[in-house]
Parts: sequence; C-alpha cells; structure tokens
Amino acid sequence: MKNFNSFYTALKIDEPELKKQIESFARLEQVEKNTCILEPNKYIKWLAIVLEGKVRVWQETEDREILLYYVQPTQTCILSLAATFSDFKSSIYAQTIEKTTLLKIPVRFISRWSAQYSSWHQFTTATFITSYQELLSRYSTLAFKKIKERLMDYLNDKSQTTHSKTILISHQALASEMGTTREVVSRTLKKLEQEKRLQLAFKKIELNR
Amino acid sequence: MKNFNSFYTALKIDEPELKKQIESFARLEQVEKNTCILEPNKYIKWLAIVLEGKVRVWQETEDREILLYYVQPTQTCILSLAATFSDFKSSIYAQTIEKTTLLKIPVRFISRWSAQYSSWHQFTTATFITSYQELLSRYSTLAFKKIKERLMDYLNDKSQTTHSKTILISHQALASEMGTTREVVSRTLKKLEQEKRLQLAFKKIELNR
DNA sequence: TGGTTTTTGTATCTTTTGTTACAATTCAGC
DNA sequence: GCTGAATTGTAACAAAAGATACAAAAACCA
Repeated sequence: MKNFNSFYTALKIDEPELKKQIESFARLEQVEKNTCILEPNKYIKWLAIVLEGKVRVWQETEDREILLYYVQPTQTCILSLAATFSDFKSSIYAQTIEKTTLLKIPVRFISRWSAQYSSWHQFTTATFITSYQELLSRYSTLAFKKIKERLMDYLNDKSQTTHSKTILISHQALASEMGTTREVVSRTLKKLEQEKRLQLAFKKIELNR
Repeated sequence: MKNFNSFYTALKIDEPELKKQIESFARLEQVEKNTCILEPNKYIKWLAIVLEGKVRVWQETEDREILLYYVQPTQTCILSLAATFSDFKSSIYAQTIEKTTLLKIPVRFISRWSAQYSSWHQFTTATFITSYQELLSRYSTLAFKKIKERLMDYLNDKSQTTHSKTILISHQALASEMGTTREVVSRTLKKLEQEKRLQLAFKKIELNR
C-alpha cells in the first residue's frame, strides 16, 4: 500500500516482522476536518499516527485556551503515546483541522513493539524528545516574552512552515493559540501594523519583509 | 555496594548483565552543594543520575530566570537524556542545591542499553513521560494562573514534598523559581499574609491550614 | 439585495505585573 | 555589641494584559 510505504520510509521502519504486525493490527481511518479525536478523561484505546492531514492539540479552561502542538504527517500525539505506557488522564483536546488519515494502533502493542523492534523504539524515543523540546520552547517563550513578540514568533513560524507570507487566520483563532483574548490580539496586531511589520485584512495577515 | 543496590531496586534494574555494565562503565561522583553541572552550550559526555542530593535545572535570560525542574534521587535530567539520543544544545543551567552523589554514565551507552535491556528501556521511557507531564503542568499553570495562585501552588507543593508547613526560602529565590522579580514576590506574599494564608519571617514562610 | 452572522475596531476602565528608588530589618562574623 | 551584607518592605509610577461595551465592516446566504 502506497500510504504505508511512505510511512515506513519516513519512520525508517525496515523490519519485515514489524511491518507485518502493523499491517495485521493497525487500522487506517479517514477523519473529516474538525473532528474531535481526544477529549479530557476519554479513555485511550488507540495510538493514532497522522499519515495525512493535521491535528491540533490544546488545553483549555472555562474562558481560555492555549495551543500545545500540532501533529503533522508521520507524527503521533505525545500525550496519547505517554498514556499507552503508563495510563494517566491528561486534560487535553485534540481535533483534526484538515481532512486527516490516521493509522490507529491498539495501545497494547505500543510498548511491546518498543521493546521488540528497534525502529519502533526509535520512533517512540524520537517522539518523546522532539515533543519535549517543542514544549520547552513554548514554555520559555511564555515565561520570557510579551504578547507582541510571541505573536510575531507565531506568525513567522507559520510563514516558514507554509512557505508563505500570508497567514489565513482570525483574531479569535490566534488568541486561542496564544492563550489570550481576542481583544488583546486585535490591539497587538494593530500596533504591529502601525509599525509596518504586517498588513491586516479580513481573516488574513500579510507579513512584511 | 549499598548505594548501587538501592538504586537498582528503585529503578527495578534486575538484569545481571546490565548491572555488570553499569558497574564497569559508570562512575560515582560526589559533588558539593552549589556546583554547576550543566551550562548552555556545554558538551555533554555523561548522563548523570542523582543517587543522593538534589539538582536544580532552570533557564535564564539577562534579567530573569525560571525553574524547569528538580532532579531527585534515582532520577536523571531529561535534557541530558534527550541529548544522549540526538545531540542538540539546550540553553539550560543545572546546579546542585545540596551535596549530591551522581552516577555518571558515558553517553555512548545510554541508547545502546535502552535497546538492549528492558529495565533500562523502562527507565528512560518513564523519565521521558514523567518529565513531559511535569513540564506540561508547569506550562498550563504559567498560561492560566496569576502569580498569587502560582505562588501558593509552589509553596503547597514544597510543603507536601518536605512534609512541613515551613518553607525556608528567600523572596529572590522564589522569584527565580516563578520567573518574575523579587518585588512582585514580596508584594504578593504580603497580600497572602494579610489574607492569613501564611506568615512571613526572614527567609521563611509558614503556611496556615 | 437585504438581512443575519461573523469578524474586526476601538475606547475606556481595571487589574496585574514590572520598574525604580530607598528605607528598614535581620543576620553573620568579628 | 558593632558593622557590613543580604534580605525585606513599600510607595509611586509605568507598562502590559484583561474586561466591558458597542460600533462598524465584511462575508454569507436566502
């Protein structure tokens, strides 16, 4: 299967035995855009690996939310992964933000394969490491930087990953990424526009330079 | 050796071969209080596991610092661990805050053992998971709570782990844990005292209730 | 095209946090 | 006990972020 092979390549999975295991126990699933795939206190039965599409993972309180990370193709959700090793409940939300293809693996295999197949072990280890580093980076930013700088960082990041100076997003959505309110984002963006660092349009931000 | 056995027990290391490896390649080291053991851009040659004592790990900018975590007996520094799998430089500081006994293992063994010995694999995996969860918890707190609540959380935590309602710490040190300034801490503590939630004394905070 | 919904703009006010600047207190060592 | 260093207290002001309350603009769609 074409999907599987590119997945194997990306994850450097070369053990035939592991491939066989994956193909007999994992399940492919198409998920529509904006489908909730993880909620607080929901019991985790599968580890989902994103093959196509994108999943947004965040935390929220009554009146705020903040981005934790996006799960991109060939990646998996670190918190689901952690849950397969030691069961704990984390109060996070995950939702597809595009039409997404998931490879779902029953949790009972995850730690077993990790002990058995070196490429799987490397996949889980790499997931832990990069996820930790990403979260640490967010933590520092939150601790040390003001909202204006955090916004610019976010926008520059998006611009980099999408190879485009145009970012299509509403102020409310931005606020939910940054852990603040819409009004704060609008005000800050307006200041940045006055400083000629970007141009604002309806649900659209154009970066200068 | 007494130290080693309690360490093996705590980490559930039971493979004789692994014990042999540890005993031939690892090195015990006594480190005095307030010794720097990790600085930004310092090359990591050893993975240090704390057997006795305590290590503080933090991040700093020109004018601020913020706590990342403490490394307690039988634990290791997640960022050193991550560095042994994929070398990257993280800009963190680590320093003993008590006289500390370290078990130092040359980095070349870490991922090897992880693939080879299941108890070692479990140790590294557990380290990744608990470290991630701890950082996530700090991240949420930072994102959603105000300084007053964060301070109380910190003090209650300390009180719990030390089994004492008395916390010996200066306002400046507290500020460095919370990522803010001394004046903010002093003011907030004073408010908490007026609310009868604690009593202040010189380098000492007494929790009520 | 008109009406409805969503999004954005913005003024005003409040709260929180940060900064500056000094004074007062406490302790440690002599 | 005296002295210097470290710690704490605090007032006053500044800046950042949050909250409230509406208005205006743009998009959607019937």
